[in-house]
Amino acid sequence: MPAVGSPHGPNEQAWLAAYDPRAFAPVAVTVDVVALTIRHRDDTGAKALHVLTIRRGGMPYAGHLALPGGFVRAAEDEDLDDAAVRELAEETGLAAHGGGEAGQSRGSGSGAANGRATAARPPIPRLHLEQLGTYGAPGRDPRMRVVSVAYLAFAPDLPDATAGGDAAAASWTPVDTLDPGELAFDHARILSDGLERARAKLEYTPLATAFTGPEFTVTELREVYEAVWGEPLHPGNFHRKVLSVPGFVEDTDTTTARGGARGGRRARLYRAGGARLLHPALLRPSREGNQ
Amino acid sequence: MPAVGSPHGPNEQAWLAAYDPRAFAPVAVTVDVVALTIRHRDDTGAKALHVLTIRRGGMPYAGHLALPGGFVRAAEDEDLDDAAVRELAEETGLAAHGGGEAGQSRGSGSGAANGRATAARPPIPRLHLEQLGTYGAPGRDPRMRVVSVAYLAFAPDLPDATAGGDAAAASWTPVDTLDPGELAFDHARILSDGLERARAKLEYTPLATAFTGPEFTVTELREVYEAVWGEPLHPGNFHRKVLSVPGFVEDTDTTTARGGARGGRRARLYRAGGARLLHPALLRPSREGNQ
DNA sequence: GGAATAGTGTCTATGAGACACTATGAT
DNA sequence: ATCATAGTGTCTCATAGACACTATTCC
Repeated sequence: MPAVGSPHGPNEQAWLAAYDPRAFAPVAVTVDVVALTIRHRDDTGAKALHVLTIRRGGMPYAGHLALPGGFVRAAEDEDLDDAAVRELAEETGLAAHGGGEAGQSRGSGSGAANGRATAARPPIPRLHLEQLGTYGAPGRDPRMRVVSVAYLAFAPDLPDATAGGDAAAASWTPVDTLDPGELAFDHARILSDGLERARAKLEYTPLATAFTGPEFTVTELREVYEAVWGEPLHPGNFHRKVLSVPGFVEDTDTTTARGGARGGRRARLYRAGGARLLHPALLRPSREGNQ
Repeated sequence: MPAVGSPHGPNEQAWLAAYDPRAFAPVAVTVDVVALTIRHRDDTGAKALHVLTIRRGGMPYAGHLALPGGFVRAAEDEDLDDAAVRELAEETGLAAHGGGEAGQSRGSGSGAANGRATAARPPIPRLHLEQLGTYGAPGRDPRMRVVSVAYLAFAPDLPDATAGGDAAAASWTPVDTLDPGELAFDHARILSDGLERARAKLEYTPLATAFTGPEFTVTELREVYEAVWGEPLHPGNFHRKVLSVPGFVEDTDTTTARGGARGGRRARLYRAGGARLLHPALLRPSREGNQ
């Protein structure tokens, strides 16, 4: 962050009073989190993209699903990123150690920089978090004016969510079986924006590795792409492509302990490389013609 | 926007009171706008990317430059997008008709959809506006907790900005001669994020046409890219490339009235085509290696 | 005519994708 | 042996960029 001149002038009292509380209407600021992970479906067992949802108990939208979220603790000088991590930790029941986190701590930027906010740090290990957008249409919450800063989170397969202090039933829902009409407030729109962002980011960033363990096979990486994009990829071409992008993955010189359950060669293990941008990108198939 | 079930339950009074004002600390919500345009430099006359800035009169940061912005009029149920347009109109002195605007009116989404919010509509014709990100670090404004939703605006060459009601001196500043240290608050960071977003969006969207008039030559379009990316492009290859991307530009079957001032062929005129995404994209040169 | 600007032809290198093939391991 | 999974070879087509060239217009 660039240096900025001192904000303090000679007559401190004069400008400290410059914001007359009557000059603006205060609003409530919340964070909502679109938390995505890859896990096995409960029914078929196939790997699929899941989103963390909570079942609302109270009005409004009682009984509807919603994204985890809550008020920013402004009185405690909580940063927006920190609030997102806290909500996520509370909702998943994952170690609510109130640690600071999320990359470019101060700015709460748009996340375009992909600042590897992730790293390895409890409460939630290997979490990638980035700001998605802010939703503040009047009337989006019938109770009062609420401006919500939405976050997008990627995590490797997490344990089953257990309701935290909010006593709401949190669970992982496959995104492709989720009826948008079941979501409260404007959360269907937020989820839709989050999914599109996730799909796009897999193309030009190594973010797929945020969904895997620290070491992974090319096949596991492909399964991430297939789950997020929702379409099968050619294994052979994918393999060669991934290895050809500089800095995407790094060989560990080890292999899996055994081949597939029903036979098959052992797979080489890789870890995430140093690249923050994929060059050339892995473009989604489909969407041929212009849109 | 997907249909959402009715928020209203049987006992309306009960949940309308559910948000106890003591349960959260209200914060001030503002919008800041990174308004970009291409215009001729005052000194050399060359085309360059300019950003709209205001010179701050009062404390804090008196005398510093800042991005135009101000409070969201929450008491009047003003949407975030509307607030951005209003601030921009006020600051540029451009027809402060308080019109509603900005694409996906309600949602205030992240703008990734590139909803052609632009179109032709006063107050500011051919304006493209999208949300950039939200900046809410505690302490970013020394007076109080302020969460600022930043917007990115692209417009064709606008008239000289005249200070609006805020009595601040608004002016267009070339981005490459702007000292980041001169900017107030965290506006250097916001500007930097906005510039990166603009540069990236030129690659895969037809947004460059938002900087031109309704009809333009391929050379004018190239000058937009050169100004935003800050590097020269090969005229011949750029020409062929632009015409080869389906839906980018559309031939008007007319040409400029005359060739260049010192000779030269007349250029064919184009208008923006229907594509919202460029396929294949126009990738920036430079940045060879990864990272 | 000469210079400037618009626009095209052509060659090369690279990457994406189709498809067939080899390599290794579980049963 | 047979099947499943990992990984490679090779061909074709599309595209990016270098470079040279033609076309048109102003002076």
